[in-house]
Amino acid sequence: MTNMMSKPKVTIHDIAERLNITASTVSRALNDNPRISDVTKKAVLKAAKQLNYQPNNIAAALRNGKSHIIGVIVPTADRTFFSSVVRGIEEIANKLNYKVIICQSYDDYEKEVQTIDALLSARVDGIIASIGKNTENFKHYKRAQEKGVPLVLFDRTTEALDASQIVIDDYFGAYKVVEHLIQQGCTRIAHFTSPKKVSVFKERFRGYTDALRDNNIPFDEQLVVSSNLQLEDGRKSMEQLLQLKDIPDAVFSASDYGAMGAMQILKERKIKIPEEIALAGFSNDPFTSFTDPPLTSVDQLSITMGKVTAQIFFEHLNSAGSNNFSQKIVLKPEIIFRESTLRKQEK
Amino acid sequence: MTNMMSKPKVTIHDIAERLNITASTVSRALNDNPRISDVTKKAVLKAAKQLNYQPNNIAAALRNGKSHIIGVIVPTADRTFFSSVVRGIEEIANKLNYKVIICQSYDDYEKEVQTIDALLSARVDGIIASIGKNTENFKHYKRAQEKGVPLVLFDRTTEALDASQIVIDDYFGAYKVVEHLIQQGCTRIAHFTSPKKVSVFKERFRGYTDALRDNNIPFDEQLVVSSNLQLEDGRKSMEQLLQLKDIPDAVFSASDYGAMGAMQILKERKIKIPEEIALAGFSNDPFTSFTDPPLTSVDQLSITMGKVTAQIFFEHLNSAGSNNFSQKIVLKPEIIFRESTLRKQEK
DNA sequence: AGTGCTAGCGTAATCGGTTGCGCATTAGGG
DNA sequence: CCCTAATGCGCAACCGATTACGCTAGCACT
Repeated sequence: MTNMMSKPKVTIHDIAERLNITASTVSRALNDNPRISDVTKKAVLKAAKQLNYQPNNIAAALRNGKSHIIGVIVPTADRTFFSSVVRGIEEIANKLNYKVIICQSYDDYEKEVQTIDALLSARVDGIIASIGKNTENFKHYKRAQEKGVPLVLFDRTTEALDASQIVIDDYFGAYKVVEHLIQQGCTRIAHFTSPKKVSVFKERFRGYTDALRDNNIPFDEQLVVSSNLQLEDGRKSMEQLLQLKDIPDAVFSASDYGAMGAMQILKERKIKIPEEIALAGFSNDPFTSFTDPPLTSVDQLSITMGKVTAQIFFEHLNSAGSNNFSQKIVLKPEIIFRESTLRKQEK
Repeated sequence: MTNMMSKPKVTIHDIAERLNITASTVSRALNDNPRISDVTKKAVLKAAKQLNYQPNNIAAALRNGKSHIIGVIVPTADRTFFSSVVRGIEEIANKLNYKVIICQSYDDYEKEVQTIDALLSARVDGIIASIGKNTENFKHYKRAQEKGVPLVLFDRTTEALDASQIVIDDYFGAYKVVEHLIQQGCTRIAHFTSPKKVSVFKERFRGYTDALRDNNIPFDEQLVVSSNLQLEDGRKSMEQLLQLKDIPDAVFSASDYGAMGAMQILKERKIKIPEEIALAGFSNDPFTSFTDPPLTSVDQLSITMGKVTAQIFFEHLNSAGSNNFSQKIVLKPEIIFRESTLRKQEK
């Protein structure tokens, strides 16, 4: 119950006054400048502690133009994949004494533009972003780059920007899943995809078609259903497939939620998984291991992606000015085989 | 590629120079000060656009001591509950033109202390936190309060601090779940709890025992299993219960993961859920709706909690100085009834 | 003694806005 | 026509830390 409204506002000047030196000496002492004697340094540290001094990063940031804050933009933070990537980024950033501002675009273009603006005004030292689904114009990102703010993209990236990007090999993941389904004896494999222009879905689709082709399985347009890939979409898409004369014997969904929707329909119709229809998703969301049967999926190595992204980002940050070319890093995803696709007895 | 290293650094002085006015006028014009004529305001806005001016919040923050940034500390951002709360907070904060710095303590006391320090140095306008599991000393939070930085706690709170807190009624949630189990005909109801000193588990335990007592069901110590409540713990706890002479006919786990572990064991043993043993969890993690059978759980209204927390926080922020008492807000959780406990036919 | 170094610290400008105060100019009122 | 009151904007201090530059004292060396 002491008076909480006390705001001491202790500055380096207060420390200086108390020690009969100047603020510049205090500043140097606090920054461990070699030109300051150890005696003085210790006195400063001691006085700082006594006065309960709290450095003001804002003043420092204004002076040297570095805020030591980096902005991270994700479509949404409450999806496991993104929050795990953020976790990876934070881990690296914190080690380097940087703080992270997390912003969500909610896949809304306007919000994304505003966010970039807010980050630039906040004078972040750089931006790490995963582009919103509906974003097709990248001027706001370019504006940031023109102002000298490093930009690194992950997962949802674009070739329209000259920025380093870290993605997983969606093509590879999809190809391997479909190949696996074929090995399990499936021959009519459906695919849930998204009409969005986001490259990840195009890549997964390409992996799907290539795996079919390489295994001499004809591509059937009827087996490809396009939607927003949420749970409800998965349900509808599955129902649509079940109305075909010749129903599929496997479904590879480009999202776990889509696969989950399909699973619900199949179970309601008492269709056996994987015996009658095998099911695979993409992302390895935590829930996939808890479904019945557990869902085969593609793990995106989210934490690793976060760490790698942060590393690349700081490389750019530290080599600002020197010839620093954009690079594209592709991580190989890992297929998690679970019962929803295991027709043959293992071992 | 054009030269990316150009950093124009346009300031209000540049705008002022171009219009033959002073920086103060530009500043006022940009802030829509009534003492500036519309003609001048429009000219300033136009020039600002032409010069591609980007306001520097750091300078403004230094001058008026408000950074318009609030710090949020959570144990971990990749758990659905916390990331949803953060989402709620962000929604409100962004509307009020505040940005949010998210920090994770990883339930590590040292990290928590450092984080508070970093946030104070970053001169955040306030802090919203959920306390780490291992934190038993709250000096760091008190330090923040003493410096006049508003503090609001949610979910993992403490009475040791004079701060507003937003929690859910764990007692109520647990009581209602157990009551529901009894209504479904269960008479030997087991409980998974945690030995941690976190109050939420104690409250859930209290709700459990009270519901039993109020329904004249004897409390049996053997039916209470204490663990860390993760998936593996749930499995072990369930196995332990199944070795009793008189096995339970229901399990109420204080966490969803614990319940999921139990479900796995029951399914492996071909024990029917809910007919032989009913199962309920706590938190309503997204996966609970995808299990088979879907798991009854207690929804913690995470997004609501985030919004309410933010509202309370901003109330404190805006009434800084005036007599502003700490309040404790208790949200009623919502029981989500699913098939894992529904023995009787509904309708 | 004179010269050159270096260690150790001070001076003052600077980062980019913000704002209390003050000064003109014009409008309005008597 | 004089006086008061707005209106519109400039002046300059200020927020707190950083840093280029410079000054002084002390020591070594010739």
